[in-house]
Amino acid sequence: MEKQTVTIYDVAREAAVSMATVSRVVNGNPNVKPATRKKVLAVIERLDYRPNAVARGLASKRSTTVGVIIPDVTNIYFASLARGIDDIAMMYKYNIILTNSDDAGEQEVNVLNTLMAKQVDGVIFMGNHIDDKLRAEFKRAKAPVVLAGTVDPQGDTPSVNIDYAAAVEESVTNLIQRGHKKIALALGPLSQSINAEYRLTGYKRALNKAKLPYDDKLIYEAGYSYDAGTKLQPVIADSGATAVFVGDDEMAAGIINASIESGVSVPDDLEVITSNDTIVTQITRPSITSITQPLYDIGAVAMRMLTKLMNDKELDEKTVTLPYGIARRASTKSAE
Amino acid sequence: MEKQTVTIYDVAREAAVSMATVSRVVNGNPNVKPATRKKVLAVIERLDYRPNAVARGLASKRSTTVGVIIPDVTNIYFASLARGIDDIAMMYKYNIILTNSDDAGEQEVNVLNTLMAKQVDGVIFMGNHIDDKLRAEFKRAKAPVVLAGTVDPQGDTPSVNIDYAAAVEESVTNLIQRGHKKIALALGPLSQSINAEYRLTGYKRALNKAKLPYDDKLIYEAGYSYDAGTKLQPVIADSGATAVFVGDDEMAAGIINASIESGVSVPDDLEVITSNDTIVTQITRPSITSITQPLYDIGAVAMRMLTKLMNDKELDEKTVTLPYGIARRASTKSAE
DNA sequence: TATTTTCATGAAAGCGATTTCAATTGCTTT
DNA sequence: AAAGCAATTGAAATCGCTTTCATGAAAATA
Repeated sequence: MEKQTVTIYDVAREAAVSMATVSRVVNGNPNVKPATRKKVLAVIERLDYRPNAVARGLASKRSTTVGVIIPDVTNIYFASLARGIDDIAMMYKYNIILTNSDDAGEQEVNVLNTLMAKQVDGVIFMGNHIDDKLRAEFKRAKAPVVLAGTVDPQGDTPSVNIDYAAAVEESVTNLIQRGHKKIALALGPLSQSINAEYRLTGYKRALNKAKLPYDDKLIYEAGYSYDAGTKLQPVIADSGATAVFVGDDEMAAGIINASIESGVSVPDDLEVITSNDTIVTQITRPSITSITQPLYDIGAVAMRMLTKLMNDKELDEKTVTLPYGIARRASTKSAE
Repeated sequence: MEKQTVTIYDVAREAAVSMATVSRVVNGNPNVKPATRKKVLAVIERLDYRPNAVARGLASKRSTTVGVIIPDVTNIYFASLARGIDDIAMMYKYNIILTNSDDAGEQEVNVLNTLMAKQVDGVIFMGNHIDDKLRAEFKRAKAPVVLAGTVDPQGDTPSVNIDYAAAVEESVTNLIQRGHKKIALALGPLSQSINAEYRLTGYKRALNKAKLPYDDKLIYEAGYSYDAGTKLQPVIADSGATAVFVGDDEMAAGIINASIESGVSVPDDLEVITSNDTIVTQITRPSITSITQPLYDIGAVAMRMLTKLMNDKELDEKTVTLPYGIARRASTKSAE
């Protein structure tokens, strides 16, 4: 007992009009006499007709679907962007095909290709690193691509971000002003440009301005996880650093908990500032001072840009930089 | 300079074969002479032909896309399920259209309908409550639906869950065995059957077995959030409860932090057990004893079931119950 | 009233694949 | 060498909708 599907043809026949007319009323085309529209609408209602989006997509060459490439949905940072993306997409009647890439270059390219095969009207890409391969794929794709929370140092692709370098610079400068001389920097993989080219740059700029020496022994590369933080803590403690800027909230939580459990007081012996202002920063004790980012908005703005591109409109600015803030919590001392 | 798309027709012409043959080689149909296959493959390569999934979907009536309805991607619990779903989907060459429903009945119905319009081959639904309206929509949908981490007391729709009632019963029994007489229960909305019909039932069963009186003043209904927890804590403290079972990890974290800040020691004055074993349970101090659930697997198994249904196979069991565990951490005392 | 314009509508050609069915080809088997 | 079969292949219909173009009807202009 396969369920019978009602097609536009059935509606046309029942309403004694042509398919073209039915199509017009379904799509809100004004060139239909009110009486006709009403008649067609009644039949649609009666037959419970639902337009087939696939057929529509084939005929119109627009799928009203956008692809979203995300490293991992379970990562709260990216999930927050995804939420902003989906809300705006829904507002504009688009749906989201969401795929996890695990940040793996090869997978990212694959996924992008299957999305293009599905005829998505556009793509929002989130990831930690854009390499040449990917950049080339973006270029050959026939649908527009926008980066969300993702930096491309070459700036070829439209993107929405905060100024990571400035945020780190400001955070580290704060630490310096409170008298710290040895400030550690705990980041994710330096192969990712957000770390190597933005956060590190901000860090160096802060040191430079204060005429503090740069010591690469204070730069730590670890995973984006709680456990990575707990493992890293003794190393940081040994370095003699009295403050640390951390690139990931869970990592920061690990560092804090491990510090306290090993008798290192936070913030007295070690001040900690982290990057993403997730709920984690409020749950730890002490709570963690953090850069704040408008996560939802980064996604939302990226999606808005994409809708423009999908409608062949010009972008006001190709690279959007949203404002960041710094939420002071208990893992840092108050300014003097 | 619109990018020119290569169609199956172009390949057929260049390879001097029919579209049917090209279609066969693309789809791995064995009825093609090896030499022909090779020739076609070469042309495909040369022209960089990519089959149009929309056209394919229209012709074959299968979109190789499944819809996923999720309350909120930023909720780590559901996001974990989603990850399991996507991984298995990818394994079976399906893509995921992901939409947030905010647990709102009307929105859920809307979303389900747009998914059906997009001709998804199946749907995985996650939510906190299934009402009659939704149940009716599932029934009239022409694609199969599977519930993941979502209970339907009527059991009409295939689903994957743990035994929530048993898990709560076991947790509460543990508390009782350690001598607690007044055990609070902090849940999300009681309008949701997971709370009203499962967790509450488990709680009552534990009390019953121990011949402890049931007091509905010890049942608290709050939001699934950290702040809801901090607000709830003084109320629980006033009740005289010496232990609490909490339905959400962030809420539990809020209760714990607020307790400690108001001088209530955890676990000495208040033992806490929570439900979802997210990273939050490891970050708080004390860390939180929790029911453990195979979140990823719940999603993965649900997707596996869905693939069977989409291929008209019979399900071994319609209602799958995966095993849970209890991770003992510092918010409870050790057994005596 | 005759002539333009504007409106509403329908016919039919795609969109880019899959799939059925018939035709052809190439081997085997007598 | 003729007949029989299986393996390949192609022609053409179809999927359900959009969209162009032509046409007839109605309204506006002269």
